[in-house]
Amino acid sequence: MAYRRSALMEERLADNRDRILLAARKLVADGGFREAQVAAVATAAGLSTGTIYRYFPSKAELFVEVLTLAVEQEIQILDEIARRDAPASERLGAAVASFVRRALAGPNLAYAFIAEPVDPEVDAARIRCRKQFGDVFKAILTAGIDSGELPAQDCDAAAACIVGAFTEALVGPIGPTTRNTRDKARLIESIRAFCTRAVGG
Amino acid sequence: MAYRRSALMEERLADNRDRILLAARKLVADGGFREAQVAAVATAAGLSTGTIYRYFPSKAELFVEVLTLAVEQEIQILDEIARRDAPASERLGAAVASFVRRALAGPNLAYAFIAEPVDPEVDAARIRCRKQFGDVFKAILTAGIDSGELPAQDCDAAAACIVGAFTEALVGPIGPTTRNTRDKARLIESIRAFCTRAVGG
DNA sequence: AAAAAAAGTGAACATTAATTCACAAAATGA
DNA sequence: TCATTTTGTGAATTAATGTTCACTTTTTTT
Repeated sequence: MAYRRSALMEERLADNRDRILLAARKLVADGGFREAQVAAVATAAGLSTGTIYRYFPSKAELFVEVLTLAVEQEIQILDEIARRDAPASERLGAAVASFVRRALAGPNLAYAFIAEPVDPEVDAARIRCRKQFGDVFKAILTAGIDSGELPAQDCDAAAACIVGAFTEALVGPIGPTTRNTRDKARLIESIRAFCTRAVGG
Repeated sequence: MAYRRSALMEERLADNRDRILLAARKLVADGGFREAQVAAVATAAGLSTGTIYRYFPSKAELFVEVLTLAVEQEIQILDEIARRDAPASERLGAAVASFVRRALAGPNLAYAFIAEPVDPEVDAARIRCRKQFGDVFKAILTAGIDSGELPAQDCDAAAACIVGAFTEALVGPIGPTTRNTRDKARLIESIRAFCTRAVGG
């Protein structure tokens, strides 16, 4: 009496779900969240918009799953490296390089972790601003290298790393929850120490 | 014949413009771009939505100016530090600490530089994901410190810095423009070197 | 004080995109 | 094959916001 899904049907459903996730992932990787409307995902997956909602309760939950899956995969790779039998700094370098290599390799979700928000115009301004910050640090670095105080290094990359490091440390680890003065001072010192060590000072 | 604005009027207009910019800035600082609708800015500035458009051609241009002003101010401070007469690594540390200190101090635009996009739900997932990456690096760090290979340090902060550093370096400096293999390899190596030096390896 | 110009208003409009839903197509069991 | 259930559809609905504009108020000039 009751309707039972055949194995074939079951498979097709799972297939559709995978196709939706894959299409969504590709759209974000290619054009960022802004390009990833539900209708676009549907088209890319060869389905109709309504069908998306048979598989996911909302756009938000769909993309939460997209992110989660991508990260799980990434974490698995990094974890493997972290468990190797080698000096800590070597494993750390290998993990970083591994991530960056894959991100540079091709269509990737790097954007999703950085995020491009709001308006393209405003976003462009945001990028310019970060670049400006980077330029300040780059200037210090080149001067330090010229004078022989700092070891030779890729100043563009280092400057970007510095900006990324302290901004992430500001909103990343525990977020911008209010901290007491003691904690704040410690955090400032930690970040400062990290950045100066990083440039070989 | 022609209408001439009195000095008082001129001043009031400039005042309104400033109030709009200030209100917009505060809204972004407090609640991110998501909270900063034109209507909200108008209310916060004590004006009507229509009036906003007498001062700014569009929401985007308003916020571009908000960002630009905030950054100009910040850059000025950093530049002053960068020009000091001191070792490069000291100036670098001072500049980083200066930025972070101000960002932690109170209502700030730190978010605007990191950006919170799309949905709160998806954004929450994004934060969790970055945290996960951080945890991998944190694990390596704590192990390295335990074994005496790495110097003692704030592992939470360092892990966040590492994640921030390589993500920023990926999309920050020149953006994700396609690079040739040689450049990619160099970038990977630069980032790897930066991160390993930073943890004292 | 009256006329002219500018500034301010906020409801109405336009746009964009997520979500729904009445219906069509396909699958299942009898 | 027929009745039933599930799945698929995409146009219509909803919701949130940026933007406009006919109108009011204020300011300036004569």
